[in-house]
Amino acid sequence: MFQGINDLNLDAKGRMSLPARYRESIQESCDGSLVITVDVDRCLLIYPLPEWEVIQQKLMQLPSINKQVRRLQRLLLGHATECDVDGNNRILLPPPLRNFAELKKHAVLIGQGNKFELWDQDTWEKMRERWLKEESKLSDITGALETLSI
Amino acid sequence: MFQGINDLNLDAKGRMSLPARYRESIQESCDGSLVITVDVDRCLLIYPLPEWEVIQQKLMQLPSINKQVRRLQRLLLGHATECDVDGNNRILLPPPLRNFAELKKHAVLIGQGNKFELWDQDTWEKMRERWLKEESKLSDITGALETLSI
DNA sequence: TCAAAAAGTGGGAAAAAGTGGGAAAACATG
DNA sequence: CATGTTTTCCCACTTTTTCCCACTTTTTGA
Repeated sequence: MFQGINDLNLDAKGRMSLPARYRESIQESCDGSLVITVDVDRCLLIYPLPEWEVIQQKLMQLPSINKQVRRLQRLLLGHATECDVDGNNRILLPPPLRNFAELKKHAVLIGQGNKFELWDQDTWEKMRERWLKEESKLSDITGALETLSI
Repeated sequence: MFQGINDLNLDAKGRMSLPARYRESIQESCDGSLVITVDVDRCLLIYPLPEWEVIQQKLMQLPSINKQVRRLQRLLLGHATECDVDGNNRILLPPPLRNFAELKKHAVLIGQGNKFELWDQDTWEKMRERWLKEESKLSDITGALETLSI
């Protein structure tokens, strides 16, 4: 279970040091084997390998003749890259993924339960502002959220 | 099982170096025998020979009296070309296929489970932008996707 | 407040991957 | 059959990646 927000830096080679607080749980959930893929909101998703394999199975069982399925497979499967944690507790972000999320030096890593999300810092802050505005405009909650108490 | 994205270059002779990370699994799944054909979205599909044979069987069993079937058979069967991996881990893309996908120097190879897709880089980036827009417009997912949790 | 430990960062050297090109073989053409 | 062209195969060079070491900064706890 990952949660929390972390500011962190990518170095010149595109490496990123994982926050020490997650080290143990990453070690035990996947022995340092992570899978990184993309999200439609232009951030990266980082899964422990076993978690990813569940999603991968689901994706591959869908009928690839369907346009929408095909699109999702191209985005998620198509970008999914295994990245191992190195001896210094860092992972190297592959250039195509780094470019996709427009990651520069300053990034934000947020825990999201079974996975992490990694955002470029500027993008993250802009998006967060936008979400806050939109929430305050919505007078009422609909659908799946109706019964949520926080 | 292929997944992940790779930026790569075709040389002047139309050869393409396969990413080292796939070398072993290509070796064991088909001993370097690949079959390349075309996709309706103007990219190329690259199958390990045994995988292709399954697809080929399915295609040939469909009723060719049906227009849509006939069209698919002409495209897929009609363009399928066997290409072997050479001693330097490269494959030579036949000119007709290269032209079909409008492949220039910069290309993108993505893993799609049982096969790869090969795109011209510009085409890939344009298409991906379009898919992202469409995904974010969908307020709700329909059909087989509604139970997918990622 | 200071020292020790842990975390984070930078960079260099060895290994691997990728690239270009030339010679030999195969093929086609007159 | 001879000649010119294309294709295949292999060698050698360049670039990238990986792995590891060492330094700096931050955190911890006495």
